Amino acid sequence: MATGRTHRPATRSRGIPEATVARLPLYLRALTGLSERSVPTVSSEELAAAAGVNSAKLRKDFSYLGSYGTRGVGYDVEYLVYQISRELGLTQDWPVVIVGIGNLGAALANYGGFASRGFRVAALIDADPAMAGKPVAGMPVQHTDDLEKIIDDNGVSIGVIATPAGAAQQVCDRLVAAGVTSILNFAPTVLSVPDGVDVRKVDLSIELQILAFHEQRKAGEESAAEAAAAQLPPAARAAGEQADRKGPDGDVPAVMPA
Amino acid sequence: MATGRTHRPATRSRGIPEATVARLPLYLRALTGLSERSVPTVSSEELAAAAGVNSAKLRKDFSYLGSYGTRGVGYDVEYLVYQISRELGLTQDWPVVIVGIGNLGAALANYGGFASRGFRVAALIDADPAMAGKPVAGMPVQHTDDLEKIIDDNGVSIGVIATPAGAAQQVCDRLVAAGVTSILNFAPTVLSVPDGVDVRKVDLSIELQILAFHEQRKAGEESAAEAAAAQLPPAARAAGEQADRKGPDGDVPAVMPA
DNA sequence: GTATGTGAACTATTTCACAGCA
DNA sequence: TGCTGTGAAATAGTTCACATAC
Repeated sequence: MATGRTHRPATRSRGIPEATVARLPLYLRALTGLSERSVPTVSSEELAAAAGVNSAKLRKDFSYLGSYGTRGVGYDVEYLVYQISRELGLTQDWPVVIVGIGNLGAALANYGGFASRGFRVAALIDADPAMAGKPVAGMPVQHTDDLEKIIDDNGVSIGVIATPAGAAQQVCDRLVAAGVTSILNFAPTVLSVPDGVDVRKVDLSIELQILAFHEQRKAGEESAAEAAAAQLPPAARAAGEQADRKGPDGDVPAVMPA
Repeated sequence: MATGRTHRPATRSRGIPEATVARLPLYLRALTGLSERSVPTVSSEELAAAAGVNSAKLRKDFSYLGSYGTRGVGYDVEYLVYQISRELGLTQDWPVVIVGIGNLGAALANYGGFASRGFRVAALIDADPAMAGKPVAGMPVQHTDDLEKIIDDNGVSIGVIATPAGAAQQVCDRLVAAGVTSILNFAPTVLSVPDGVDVRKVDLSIELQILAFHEQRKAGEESAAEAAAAQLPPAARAAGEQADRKGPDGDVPAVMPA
């Protein structure tokens, strides 16, 4: 548990909201596109459209970084690219390791979006001895035994976990012990880490489940009565066993085999 | 804005907060683990720990679904699994198509987390004729030409886009035209869709960039003076052209090759 | 006694709308 | 005139703390 870390008032204007930070990469991507097309300046309206947000939000976000625009004109594309890159820490090179070179790990290793944004894949690590030495994305897979040495030799502070869920915590512990302080976790499990270590998670099936929720609701709007019927009457809950209750569609739960 | 939705307003329980919806899959995953270990009941405290949230939030979240716990006891695991599954729409089967069978698409096709949560990969689709017929995850890849027919034949309403960025909007348009109303987008681009179509995006490099931001801040805490210096003095901004200003580190932007 | 369920307080985020500046 | 930058208002989300029910 993170103790009483309520919020950080900090001394200086160190407070870029988390929601804003999460959008900076979006702006950066949009700006990079404009830059490649040699567009010199862009208005908040145009950039917002390219990034998929509204312009008020974008302007507010930028206001946390400073006043980088020109009233009546807009923003200088190159200048903004640089400012946002700097704010995100992308003007320096971040060596990362990817642990777990299965389908997903290999896909990540091959993913161009990392290298193009200041991230350098320093090593690919897998626990399977059969993988050791095999080239993936033009780079030999290394064995987990050498994890600590690899982290240390390369000064890695960011680790990507793409192992099965069962191995993730153990890998995480070793990464942290070796000095990694930021982890991107693709394994469908909750990682516990000491204070000062950041974890972000990407769970592919969670995103689909959120879509399913909304999809269901869309369908339910056509026949709202059915959805209402699906709500079990409160009285029923008080009765006997609940687990084997029939579903509203006339079928058993039947979810989650593994 | 859900006006005064205090409790279940009979007709439509319209109004589970988005933030709550996004956590339901987390609870479901934790509960599934408990269910497999045959744990009969769980307290909000225990379940919250397993899901990586705090218990007050969990109880509040559940309160939007209904009163599914027992005071002084906790929650019946199987019952909750069922209720959350139903709420998420996972008691029905969702056929999905994956478009773009590169490294990532193949990884997604092989990802067990989909199948185990009520999602069925109905088809793998790729634009490369050389891929057509090749088996991936035990299933032959089909050509984009047949996209509309595949969607229609399988009643697909959820599509996963794992194509390069350049192809994503076109694929998206065809999916939507064919009847897909929910899209999970892995391509690093903003998709525009008509009203009524949901898009969720997963951008692998964005997550890393957010980590880099925090990582940089950690490093900066050790030498806060440097970070402060990096912020251009406000006076300087008022001066002439900005684009060609030297970076604070004494160098030009030089980010984003591609 | 114990743990849920929930108003109320608090914090974060988004949106509005317009003053201020190029 | 046109577009940024930003207080203020509105909305969303989180946490508190305790009445309530088992």
